[in-house]
Amino acid sequence: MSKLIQPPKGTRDFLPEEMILRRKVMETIRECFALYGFVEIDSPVFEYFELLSRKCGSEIEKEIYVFEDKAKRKLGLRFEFTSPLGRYYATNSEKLTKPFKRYIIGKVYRYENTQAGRYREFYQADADIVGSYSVNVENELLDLAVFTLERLGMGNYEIVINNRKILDGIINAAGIDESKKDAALRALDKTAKIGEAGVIKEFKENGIGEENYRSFMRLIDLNAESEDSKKLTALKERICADLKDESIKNKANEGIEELSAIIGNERKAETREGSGVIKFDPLLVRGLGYYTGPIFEIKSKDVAIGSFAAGGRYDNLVELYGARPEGACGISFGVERIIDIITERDKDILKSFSSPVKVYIIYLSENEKIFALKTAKFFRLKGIAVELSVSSEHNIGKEIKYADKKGIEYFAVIGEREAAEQKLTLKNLKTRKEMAVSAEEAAEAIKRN
RNA sequence: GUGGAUGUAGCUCAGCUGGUAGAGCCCCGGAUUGUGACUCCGGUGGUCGCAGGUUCAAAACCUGUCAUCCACCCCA
Repeated sequence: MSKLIQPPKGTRDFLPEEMILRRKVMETIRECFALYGFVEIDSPVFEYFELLSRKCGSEIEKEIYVFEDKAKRKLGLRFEFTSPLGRYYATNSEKLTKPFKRYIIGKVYRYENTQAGRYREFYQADADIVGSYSVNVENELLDLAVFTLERLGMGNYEIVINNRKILDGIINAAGIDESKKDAALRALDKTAKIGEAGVIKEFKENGIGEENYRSFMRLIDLNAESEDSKKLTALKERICADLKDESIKNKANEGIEELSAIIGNERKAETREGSGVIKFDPLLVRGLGYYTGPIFEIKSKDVAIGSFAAGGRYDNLVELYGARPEGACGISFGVERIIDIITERDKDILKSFSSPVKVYIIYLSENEKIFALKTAKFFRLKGIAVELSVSSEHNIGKEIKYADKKGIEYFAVIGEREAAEQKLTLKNLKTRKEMAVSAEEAAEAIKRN
């Protein structure tokens, strides 16, 4: 295919049949968000570059699409919804009722190399609550996540949680310098991928000793068989023993309390159906620079595509944009990945959707045209989607093929005979049966089906 | 940004050690002028991703480039 008729790298065209699934997924997410009391907002696709790049971390900053407008303003396309939310909240703070629960579904942009499940233009669906420091927010968001994923039919997945406050505590207890924290966390996050030796190597490259790694791992070496609540208790005892700095110790304990509350809530709530299980993972880090408390990621166990939803607490981020400091926490669903997982799990799903058009109407000569137009309008007023033939050939054979190919179930013919009796020949293309009925009767038959 | 694989018709792919392209499906027309899924007949469609180079001759070999996929990096 020549370059000019290909969509730009990392972007895609969607066929009508693909759009049915995409719309369904997004509508389901929208409904679930609304059922949990979130209200929809919108904000610009581009913002000032400086605003987007604030506190997002250098890796992400490289991925921002930057451009200048004609007045030389430096702008960037949003790469997620959290910093735009900070700006939005600061701008509209006085008009918003707090805690502010909002959702947004829209396109975001990242200049990065493409791969399966990784695009340069993609949809995210974001639910956030600004204005509360309570761990109830995390519980509500995770409950919302499970509810939504069940409705979407996501199969088996796993929710992994950790807490930045705990990580900070362990880092400190392991004797890792504050300035090297980020490098250490990044390496530790990769443990499952690169193994112990790999992490130690990265530690050394960043001037962190192997003994620091060993003590970090000793601290989180928890009985794999025990329940998460017991792991957290054990971790708490160790941190209390090892941490000398009171404020760091308090923070870490706070983090442990928060996770205990989240896990305790999960065990009490009966909304969890078992396919989605919350698991504590002390090695979960998450890249974005603004997280301050609990963090979480959701991964499919059926399809290897990375995490398809993630989020966490980012207290006081809104302060960066000039609002009063507020607690805030949010979750983001990767719509493309969710769709990829659904289609991977059910490869024929696109074929299973029936056409939104219920009846295809043709007339056989110009004499019946007005009657056909009136009939079409009649159906439409009844809420039945109709496609009226635009062909001037009036060839029944061709038209049936067309309607059948488009998956339209009913085919209505209006010819001389029908017009004379003010009726139509209604044919069910699946059962191949046809009958002569009035428009009224036809509408009833279609609605009944 | 780094490394690897791939790129031939709308789709899935074949094309040998270089001799200027083929199948199946799809699409279109007809057999069948008020009735589609099967069948039969016929037909459209490709500067072989793009640009250079080597050669009498390149889809094939070389270089560059673009895109897709995979692995890093990072992430939804």
